[in-house]
Amino acid sequence: MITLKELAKQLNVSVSTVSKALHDAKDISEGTKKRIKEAALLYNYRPNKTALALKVNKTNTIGVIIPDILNPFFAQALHGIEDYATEHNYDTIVCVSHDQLKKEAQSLDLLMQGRVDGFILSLSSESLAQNDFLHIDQIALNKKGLVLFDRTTDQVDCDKVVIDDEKSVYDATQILISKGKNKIAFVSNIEDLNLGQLRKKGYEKALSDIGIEVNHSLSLDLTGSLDPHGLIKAFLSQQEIDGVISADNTSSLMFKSILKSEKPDINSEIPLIGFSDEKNSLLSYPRIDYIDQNAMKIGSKAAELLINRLESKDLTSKSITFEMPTEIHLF
Amino acid sequence: MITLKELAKQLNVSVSTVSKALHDAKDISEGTKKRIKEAALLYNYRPNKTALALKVNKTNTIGVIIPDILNPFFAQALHGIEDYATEHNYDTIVCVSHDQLKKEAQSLDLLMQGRVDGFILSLSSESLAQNDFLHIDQIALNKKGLVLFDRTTDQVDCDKVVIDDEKSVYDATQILISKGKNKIAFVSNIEDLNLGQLRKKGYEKALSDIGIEVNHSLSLDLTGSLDPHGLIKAFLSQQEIDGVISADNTSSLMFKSILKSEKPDINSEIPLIGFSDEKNSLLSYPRIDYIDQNAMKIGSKAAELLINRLESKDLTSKSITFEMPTEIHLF
DNA sequence: TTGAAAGCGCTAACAG
DNA sequence: CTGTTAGCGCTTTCAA
Repeated sequence: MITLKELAKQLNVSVSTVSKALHDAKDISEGTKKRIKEAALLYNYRPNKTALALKVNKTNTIGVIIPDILNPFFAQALHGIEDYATEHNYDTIVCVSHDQLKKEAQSLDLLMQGRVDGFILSLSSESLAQNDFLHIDQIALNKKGLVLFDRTTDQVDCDKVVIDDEKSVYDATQILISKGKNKIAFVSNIEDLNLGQLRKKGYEKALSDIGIEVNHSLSLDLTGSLDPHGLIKAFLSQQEIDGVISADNTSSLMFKSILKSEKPDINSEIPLIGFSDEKNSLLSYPRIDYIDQNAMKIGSKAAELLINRLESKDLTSKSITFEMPTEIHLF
Repeated sequence: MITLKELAKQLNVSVSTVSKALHDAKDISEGTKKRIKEAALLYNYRPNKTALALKVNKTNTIGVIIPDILNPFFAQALHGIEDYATEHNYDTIVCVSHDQLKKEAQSLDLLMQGRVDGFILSLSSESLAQNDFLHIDQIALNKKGLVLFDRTTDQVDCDKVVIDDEKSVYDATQILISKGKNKIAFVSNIEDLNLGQLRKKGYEKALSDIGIEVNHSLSLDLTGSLDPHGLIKAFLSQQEIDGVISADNTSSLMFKSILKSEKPDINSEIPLIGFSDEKNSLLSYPRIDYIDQNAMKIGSKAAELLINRLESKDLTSKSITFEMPTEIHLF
């Protein structure tokens, strides 16, 4: 990788002349500009990003910290972030917190040291559970940008991208009710998360609003279970249900698959609506009706908010919370 | 973020003294060392990584380019890379090629500019299809490390991490044969990839080795189809089968789900073995028998190979190809 | 035992 | 129109 200096020597001009020529400064003659540009092309010159970052105190890199990359939601969100960032000439450094407060703080610390201009992050369940966000405050203290998405908290003031978890599920539940269902089960693999609670609340609210009493034994919690299949089978043998709302992709697919096996006769009369996405809903046949959170759009929106702040150098004006609309897909 | 200079001023010593004290140089008195270290702690001083990178010409960052992050295999591999790298004090910059040669080359170019010490990459299907690896050669020219994994090519000489695709499927097919199956179907969603072909070959070889004639109408190719469900249904209505080998996670889940719906009576007598992983195999009930490629281990192995090279500064000694053993999990 | 100075690759203010 | 110079934050000779 040739440097400015070497290029300058080759051409018998000064380093600054080369730099300016390549930046199309108006005080360089067309002739030299042309000469320099051609040489740069020939030698395949690329400005060294590290040097640039040091010089202008801008890395053009955003740090992304997510709890779990194996979760399709986060993988998709990351995809959205990556796309938008690349498009706008930013790199993305990714760290995974494994839902641990400590790892989250470490990653933050690691990236803080002149590596990134700002952060996009979704909080670990541990930080959320312990209500501990001191490490997050570091970000503002160091004048870095911050956007939270999906797993957020009121305790931190910054731009956010969220969905209306409660309402999404409320609407989905209403759809089942409108089909005459009144023994609707609720399955969840994320009861430990705030948004898992919100989703459950949406389900319960939809029921009570219409005058159906909430039957808690129709709620099935798979969170952290080592034998989710067993739990679901036991549930099906004990409960009579005529519809299902699921809080996440995993429980949607599992529940549907077991339902098909255990109750093949009535399976087709038991509609299920769960959180999922285009690709995952296709993994089950007939494909699963789903609430799409638009994970990719959430990611790119988060990147957009962050990059806007960074480019306008306005890290302090009033925070925005963007609520991404969800879509219910029925087949 | 306080700098060395500022810290030095606070303490009324020179910048170099602070630097040396923090590095425990032997020529600084214990007293000043202590004083300086305490101050550094107090002010929460962190060396600026960008400056360091520029100074020592080492970024401690590896660039990862994968074709698709929504594919669980790559998400897991990335996970493995990320874990190992973080553990060894390296950051990871991720780019997604979307299986396009152009994006792959762009990302490479982007990261080359002093951002990373080396690359871990899995080739885009386009590069593979066009047999075009000129952009990859850039890496060696710029004296950066390179490890290829999963989607590799003989055309590039570097460390690699692969699995024996053909043998894995061969073994899985043999298992079905040993159960007395002789009308075994082969489903694939990755026929466009070299390794998809290898997997198919493993299936066919196992059959012919045992003296079963390969029936091409038992091979179902879903690659790129807009209506995979339709294809599978049509297939099931036309073919009589007594076992299934699947080349990837998506087709495993889809096929099994449709089989259960369309042929509920014989479903349980038709074993399926497909590529998958612990988590995904659980999405179907009964859980799917699967070939585990150990994606996470592949990722961490790739990171290990790269970091070893980087740390030993030995980019040129003979290339290693590591073959990760696969495991067949039956339930 | 400590400090001054050079230099990594680059930009930009200022001088010529 | 072109060049000189300083400096981003750091490490590392070399000198004091």
